[in-house]
Amino acid sequence: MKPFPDSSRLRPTPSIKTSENPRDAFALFLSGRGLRVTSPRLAIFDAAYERKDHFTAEDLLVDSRKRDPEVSPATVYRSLPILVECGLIREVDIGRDHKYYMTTLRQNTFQAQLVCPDCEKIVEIDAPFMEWYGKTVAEKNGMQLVSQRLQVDAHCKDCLKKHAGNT
Amino acid sequence: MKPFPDSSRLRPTPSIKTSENPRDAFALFLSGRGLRVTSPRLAIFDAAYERKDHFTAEDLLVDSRKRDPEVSPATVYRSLPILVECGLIREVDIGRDHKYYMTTLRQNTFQAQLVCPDCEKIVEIDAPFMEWYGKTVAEKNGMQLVSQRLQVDAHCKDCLKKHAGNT
DNA sequence: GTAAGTGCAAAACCTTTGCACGTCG
DNA sequence: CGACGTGCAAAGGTTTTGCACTTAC
Repeated sequence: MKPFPDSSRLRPTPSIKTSENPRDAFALFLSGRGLRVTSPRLAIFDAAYERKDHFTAEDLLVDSRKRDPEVSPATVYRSLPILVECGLIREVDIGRDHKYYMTTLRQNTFQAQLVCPDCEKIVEIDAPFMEWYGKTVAEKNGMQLVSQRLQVDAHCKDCLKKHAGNT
Repeated sequence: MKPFPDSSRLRPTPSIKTSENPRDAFALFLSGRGLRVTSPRLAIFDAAYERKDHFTAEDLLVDSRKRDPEVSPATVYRSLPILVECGLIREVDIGRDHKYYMTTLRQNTFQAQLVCPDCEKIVEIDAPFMEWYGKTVAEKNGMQLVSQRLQVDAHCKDCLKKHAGNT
């Protein structure tokens, strides 16, 4: 293991964890697993964390290539599960052809997705009650909660304007 | 239009609609649309309504062929949207490779899906509050509600037993 | 040096579509 | 007859995988 930078001596080594710096967290996660910290992986990570909104594997490929033109689709698809597993990105499946992803920065409560079926725009909204809901429902059925998903499909303002006269 | 059976004379002709007999409702829907009531379509309908649980397009194909061996995948895939549109079956997308469907018999409140990620078993559960939820959330964002989806993934009893010793 | 990672291209997978034939009205 | 419906087979589009080469450690 590498020694921490000087600043680390100021406090009693705060066991970096996931919080500090996502990029370091990723590198740590990798090496902790015996996985290698490679250029494509970092390019993909950086591309993902540059994104503030939802992105697809394809989006990620394009952006990764701005940093490392050699990155291939295969590597992107192989990296996504790793990023999801270490909790740095989240998969957002809205039931369309391709899956979406987004970074997990600043998300403490459960999020539902508001999706426009026309333009496929996704808005994340807090749905705190879901924390209770899923657990309760699962237990009531003798099951063990894994994850949940709450999606509301609704035409967005813009698309309502454009198609005003369709109904 | 066919005359009602004798019993219908007991009451003032109850305007068949979707309720009476699903098969007739389907036929009526078709002809009302200028679509034809064909043998494959009825075979597919019957196969669907024979099912008491969730089924895939593939399931439906197999079952349809028991009634009409000539039915092709293409026709199944072309019929499913029709059955969904006339409200006789419902699409249940649990985010897996293939979509599930089920008949809409006796479903008055919104249903959520309890899905076992291991065996892919689906349990439908009432979630009445969702009627309010989606509308509220959509309106709050100036959007027009189309549909909703609430899914809880949880290991079922059986799979918990089988994999007891995986965590 | 060795195991893991990568790019390439082909495969996989469910679903859709083009086309010529069949059939219902 | 004329439009709608059907089966067949090929196409579609995202994600996965096999393989030989490259790289991190």
